[in-house]
Amino acid sequence: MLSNNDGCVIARSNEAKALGIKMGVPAYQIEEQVRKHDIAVFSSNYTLYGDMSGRVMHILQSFVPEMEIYSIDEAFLHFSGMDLFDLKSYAAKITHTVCRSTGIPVSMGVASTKTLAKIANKFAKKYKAYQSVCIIDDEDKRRKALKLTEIGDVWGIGRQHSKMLKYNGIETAYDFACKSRAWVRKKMTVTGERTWLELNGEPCVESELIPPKKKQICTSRSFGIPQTDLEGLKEAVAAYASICAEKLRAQQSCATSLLVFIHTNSFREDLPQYFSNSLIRLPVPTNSTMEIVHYALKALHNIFKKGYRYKKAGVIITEIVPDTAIQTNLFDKVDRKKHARIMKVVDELNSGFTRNMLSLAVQGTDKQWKLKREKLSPCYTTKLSDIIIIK
DNA sequence: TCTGGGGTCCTAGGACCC
DNA sequence: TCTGGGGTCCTAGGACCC
Repeated sequence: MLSNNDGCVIARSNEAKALGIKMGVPAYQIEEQVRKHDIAVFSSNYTLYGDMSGRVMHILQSFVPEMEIYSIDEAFLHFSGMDLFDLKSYAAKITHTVCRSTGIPVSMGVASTKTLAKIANKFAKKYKAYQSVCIIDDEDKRRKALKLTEIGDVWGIGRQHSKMLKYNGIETAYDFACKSRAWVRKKMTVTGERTWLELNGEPCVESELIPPKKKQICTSRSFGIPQTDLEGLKEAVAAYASICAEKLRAQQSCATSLLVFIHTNSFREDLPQYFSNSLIRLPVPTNSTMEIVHYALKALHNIFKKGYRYKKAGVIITEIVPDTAIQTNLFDKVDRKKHARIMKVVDELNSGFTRNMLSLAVQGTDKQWKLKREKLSPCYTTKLSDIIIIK
């Protein structure tokens, strides 16, 4: 599967992995292999994945008192207070139910900490014999699992730390867990220390049962076709700003300032380069699409220069406040109640099957700048672009 | 021709204050 | 005979995640 814009490989089947196709390689570099082995290639389709994810999560939720959705395809299920359950058969029941109802195969790792559960899950996925469920519930199994886990595969240990640890003679999760706490703290600060504690069976990665509100909201994309004139950029920036406003409203927040950036393709060293951004403070915190788009375009005007082939643009909102605590401005001329009413209607119309039904005219209709998605899978469960439901 | 997007947390260092 | 010290706030950058 490819990233946005059909740029890089971001997910691979076991068969593709076996052919040596690496994560993150540019798609154009593997064209030869794709032809030769008849590999199926797909553009990303996040609306579809979001919908399927929702169905899976809904089923999982019905099995446990507490659950944390960690990402689009992962969740932490809390079995606390379920000591009398036979976890092995219960977990098997969960994975079967999900697969039967959605067609999506899932695996489960069970352990006393999240980091260990992630390791257990890797085993569950990797070895058929586990039948999708792996449990680490005693010291012996823990040690064995850690010894079989490469240090770079541990949740929380990325490329840089992995390199540093290997340099220090640490090859496996077990080697790492055997180091002293002070050494880990010194080399990898508190985050590394937390991973160390978790591997040693002490839970310390906080649980977030209610997802916290975002402190930062960003919408940015590369363009399918590079944009040279202001008009195309205006449409894109307006569209991204509008998505940011939607995200703000979804979490009952307002923006106090926004940043717009644009840049050329840095890979094209043969072309003139330009990177720029503009930060604008809003007179009054807002989540109205009309206002946010207005200021985003103003920011764009501040930085736009003719004569470049722009590859990417984005809108970032960093100072986010709750929509209940708005510091109003004496000279404020915006009818905020009216904006709020309009936005409510827009959000309702744009939900579910009629996503993107309503947008501001400035976002344009032909969307030349939009993503390249030449290998899109069918959107069976989500949007069929021109359907309008009339009640 | 062709290289993703959206987040978080932590730390160091600079600016500023008294 | 040699440039205070300690606090806070902000930002940039690094590291990590999916």
